[in-house]
Amino acid sequence: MSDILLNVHVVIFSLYQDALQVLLTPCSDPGFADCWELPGEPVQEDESLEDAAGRALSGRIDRREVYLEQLYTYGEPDWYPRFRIISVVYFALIPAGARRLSRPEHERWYPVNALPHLAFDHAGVIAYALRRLRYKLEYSAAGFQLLPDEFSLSELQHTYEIILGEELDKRNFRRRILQAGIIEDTPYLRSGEGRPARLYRYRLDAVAEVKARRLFP
Amino acid sequence: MSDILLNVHVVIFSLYQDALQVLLTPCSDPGFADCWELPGEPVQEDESLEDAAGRALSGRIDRREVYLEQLYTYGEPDWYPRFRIISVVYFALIPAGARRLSRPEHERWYPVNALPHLAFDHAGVIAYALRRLRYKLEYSAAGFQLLPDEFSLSELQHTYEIILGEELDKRNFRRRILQAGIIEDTPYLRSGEGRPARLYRYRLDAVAEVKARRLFP
DNA sequence: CCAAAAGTGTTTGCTCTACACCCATGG
DNA sequence: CCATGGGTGTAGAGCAAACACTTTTGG
Repeated sequence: MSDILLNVHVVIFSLYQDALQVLLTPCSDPGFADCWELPGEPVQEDESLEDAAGRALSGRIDRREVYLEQLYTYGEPDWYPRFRIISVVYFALIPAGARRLSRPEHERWYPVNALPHLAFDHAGVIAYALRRLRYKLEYSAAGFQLLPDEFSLSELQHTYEIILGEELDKRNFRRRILQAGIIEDTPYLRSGEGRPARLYRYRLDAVAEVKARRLFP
Repeated sequence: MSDILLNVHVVIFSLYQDALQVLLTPCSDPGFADCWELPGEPVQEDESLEDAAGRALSGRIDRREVYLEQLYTYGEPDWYPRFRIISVVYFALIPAGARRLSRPEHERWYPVNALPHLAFDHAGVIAYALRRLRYKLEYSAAGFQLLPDEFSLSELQHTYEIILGEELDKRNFRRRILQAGIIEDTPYLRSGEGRPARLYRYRLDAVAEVKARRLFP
């Protein structure tokens, strides 16, 4: 036990420039020069795992605006060379506009389909997080976690299209999202080019996960 | 780190006497007399988490016949009194007929709807594992993991009904399970009372999870 | 008045659901 | 031959998919 290190790592997703991006930091391990890795922190003796994940976010992002969910715990003895490390991995969705970097000299956002060389098995971890995110979108409405508090339906649809990697029908998308009852309209409009768009917000009283059609309803 | 204990615990499900049951062991913590807890093991320095979970099963069950999946990692500082324990929890489905107990004097199977007093938050863990199991049944076909290698469709349906806690239509159930393509028939029949039943088995080449209707197909 | 993006309904096909009777065997 | 559980099809309803034009604003 005493020689097992316990870490958390966080896959931090954000939308930026029409792409889903992940925050990476240069790998500190000397065996992985010119590699990148997921932000992580050792777990302190008196903090919860989620707090440790919050620390990995903090300085980078205001933790309160962030959706955070545990992804998986990796603990193969050979996952890291030289050390036995257990890593509890979380994934985070941070809303567009909250992308503040306190250490821009080190860290970088990378689009998920153009990742640099990654240390350890972090490429596999990101791939799994992405699979889970896509899956979440399909049976819930997690997409707005990547948008500001208020957003138009077109922005939400665009978010879904970026993450799922496919085009969606506008009318069907709107009907379904509204029928699910997870967002509500606001009195506000966003002006830009063309006709202004009505803004919507997440309904705090909505259940988090909308069950899609089940195999045995 | 050095004062954080790393354990695995396993929620071991099995079908027995028309009920879904969980294997429990008397709580060893002196602060929880007359309580029960989930079987667990400390993680050794050179073994994977899954191997540790396998150790928690072994002696109890032949590990190879067991479906094992990571559930969640619990690590609140106050989850256990006096110690800081991180617990990686797995859940296991063991096929009917493989319920061998090597330590019957200590351990017991309890139906999930008649659990004894449980130590720590293990009642919450079991409830979560049960939710996940039900959910798995709804969008995949995990039910046969609780049955022997070969089973009749009625037995499979019965399994689903026990776990989901509701009755299912026989014809619709059969049609859907067969259409999903995850099981195949065998030349064998099981004789009993009434007309003999055709036996089926899990198709090894089938994908593990059958996606149900998605929100955005 | 033109460009740009927002917003809006209907028809068609498919899938899910509900439902009742005959079949094969053992005793 | 009777009791017991195994096995089978169809009609109707509800849901999802495909699809094109009108509306509102800014320049």
